[in-house]
Amino acid sequence: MFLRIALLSAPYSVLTYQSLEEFPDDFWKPGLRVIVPLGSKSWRTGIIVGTDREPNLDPGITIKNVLWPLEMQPFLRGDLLELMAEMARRQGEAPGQVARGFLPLGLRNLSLVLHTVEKNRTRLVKLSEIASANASERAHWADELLKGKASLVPKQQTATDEEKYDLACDPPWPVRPHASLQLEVLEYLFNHGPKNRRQLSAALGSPALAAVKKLCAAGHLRLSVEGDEEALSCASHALLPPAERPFTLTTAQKTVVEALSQKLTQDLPCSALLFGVTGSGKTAVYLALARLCLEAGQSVFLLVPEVALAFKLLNDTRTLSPDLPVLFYHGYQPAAQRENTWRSLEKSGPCLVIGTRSALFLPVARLGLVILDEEHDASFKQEDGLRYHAKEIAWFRTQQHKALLLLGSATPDVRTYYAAQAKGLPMLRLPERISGKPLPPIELVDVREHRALSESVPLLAKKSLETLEATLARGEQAVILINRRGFSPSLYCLDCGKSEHCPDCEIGLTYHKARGRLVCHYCGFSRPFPSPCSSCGSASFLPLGQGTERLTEELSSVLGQNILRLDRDSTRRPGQMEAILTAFAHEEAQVLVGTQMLSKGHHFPKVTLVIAADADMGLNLPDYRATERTFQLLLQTAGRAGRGSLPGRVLLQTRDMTHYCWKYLLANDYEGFYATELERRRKYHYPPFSHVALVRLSYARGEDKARDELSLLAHELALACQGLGVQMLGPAPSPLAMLRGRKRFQCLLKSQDWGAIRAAYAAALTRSKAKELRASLDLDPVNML
DNA sequence: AGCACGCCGACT
DNA sequence: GTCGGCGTGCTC
Repeated sequence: MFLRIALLSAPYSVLTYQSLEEFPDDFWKPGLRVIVPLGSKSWRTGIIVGTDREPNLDPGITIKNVLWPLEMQPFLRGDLLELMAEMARRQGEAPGQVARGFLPLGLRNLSLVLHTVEKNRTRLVKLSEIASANASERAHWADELLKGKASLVPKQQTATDEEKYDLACDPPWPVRPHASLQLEVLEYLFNHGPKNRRQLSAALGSPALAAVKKLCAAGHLRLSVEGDEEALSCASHALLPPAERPFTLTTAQKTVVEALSQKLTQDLPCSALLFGVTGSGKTAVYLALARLCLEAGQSVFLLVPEVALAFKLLNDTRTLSPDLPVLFYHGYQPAAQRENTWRSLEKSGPCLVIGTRSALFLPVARLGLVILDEEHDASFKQEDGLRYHAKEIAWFRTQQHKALLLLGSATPDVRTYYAAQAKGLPMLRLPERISGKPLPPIELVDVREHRALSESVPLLAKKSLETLEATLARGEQAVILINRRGFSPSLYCLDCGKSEHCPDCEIGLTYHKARGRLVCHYCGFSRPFPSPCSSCGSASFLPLGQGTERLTEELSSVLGQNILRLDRDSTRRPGQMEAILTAFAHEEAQVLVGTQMLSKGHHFPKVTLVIAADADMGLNLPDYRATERTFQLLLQTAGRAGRGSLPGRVLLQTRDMTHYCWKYLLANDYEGFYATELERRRKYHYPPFSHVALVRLSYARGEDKARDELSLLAHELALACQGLGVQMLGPAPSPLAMLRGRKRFQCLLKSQDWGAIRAAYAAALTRSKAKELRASLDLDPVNML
């Protein structure tokens, strides 16, 4: 037997090995994980992707034997193997590379111990012993395994790789100001999240480990313990008021559930859009459908775009439907925990998986339904490592299992709504809020006309500040949305007029006052501040512009009360986000300032005012979806006001009163917006009327020969595009022309056909012999920067 | 990712 | 002449 095996670590290629004669031929099935030798002295884990009677390669190559199987039954079933192969085809990557992207670490590792009984005692056989054993020993072990008298057990991982160091306190750090190594460790962890010893040592050098030890002893760092993040988050979510009242469906909800349950029972793959305004009770519909599906013996995925929403959904589910068999899964869980979930599914029956996009790869039994809530959200696309969009994976899996794909949103992706309008995607509506009350009125505030009331809060127009004060005087709560964290996004030197920039990104540094640092929001570079101007040495600066930190500070002093702040900086440590939301829900503060983290899912009955301080901000990004994004974000945010018994009000501060987006927002008119946006897309030939991809090209600053490689590759790409009927724009410098010390360029490709885009890229790539140039293809980019 | 192979500079 | 630097390219 010759086995085609996809390696799960570098070089990720598919290589041919010979099966072991100790096991019967039909034992070696696709999906089985095995250990194989590679090169002169190393081993790899691989997955069998195919079997052949005859080898199909150069006679010059001597085919090696598999070392040993990792399990007795194939770990990946046919549906996941198919998914792996299809993703590999689409991305032009090796299947092993794809599997690496979705399998938890423990399942890709060389970790194996053979448990066997010898002289009435359990004997543990290590991998190295299997490798050096003689033929009769190996035959004996294989025989025992096949008879079920011995077993293969994954080796326990050493804790050191899994245990990560995390901050135990917020900046400013309580260490001696000259303990530079300790400060470096703290800054690094703050910017990059929890890291293990190996990662810290690689990033900061091995002397940093001594500093880590000191910081641990002082209690400023701690080791994150398996699963405690989850326990914490769930516990504090439980303190928040439950999202909805007892579980009885309204008439509208019942109608939707009935219509969809028909689709569930038919033995055909199908999909549908649930178009329901915020607060219309989509969660109750999802859970009712999940229950129906589970009762029919089928599994369900109920997925949301972000981890924080997944926690909330888990908590709501446990409150509303405590009896459903729920599995919780997201990519920020510790690898060991994710591995457990994967392994538990081998034996488990149908279940409801609540989680984020990475959960879609779980090998659930008999899939019946996949729900993507907030389907328009860009976070459903995975950008780093394995690239995929949850929607395409969900589509593929529901097709495989003849299951139902349900996309839910209050502000559907223009393409999804187009599919419903023009391509026959069934659409169901929940046009009213459960409370029966209309959405709060949305008003525009012209910031040029209503100048700031005082210098003390320059961000808020007179009208906004007055409305805020009146709201607070009535004892109600308010939420202020501002899409910039930190104190001020730029800092101008008063003497030479220059602003401070990141050395690696050519991007303005943001001042973070509490941390006493200037920070690059793109690469994480930071340096202490106050410090002299980097071009003239002066010490006087003017902070320009507003971030969450500055607004919180100014509001606090003007209003004379505590203001809560929710952004990536204040929620860096586990549990902090929940703590802030709980404090706000318990009315420990009347005002919550935050970034778009605030826009979704949260239910605060006492909030009657929402102010979007810089509603325009997203409109002018160089992205064909900029307006759609802004519309979705603001309508979503508006849904945070007036959820309780008191009427709400929404203020959008803008500089451009004439933008077409506002008209539809004020009227809460998604369909009107959709119609206008669709015509714009048609005119400029953007999706849904074409497929768009971005070829990203970059080279390290100073690598000047790469400029020639770039023009050569671009030339090849243009030729290939011409031949395949793909429209190409560029190459042009990317909107962020320099990032992490690399010069960046991009080509925009438009075509009717994904295949043509992939082919053009692949052709250009094989023709170019570029060395310094880095190229990648981003199909359907969610972020054009 | 490892690891071998290979082609140039400083040592016995 | 030999040890060892790390650039290049292969691993069934």
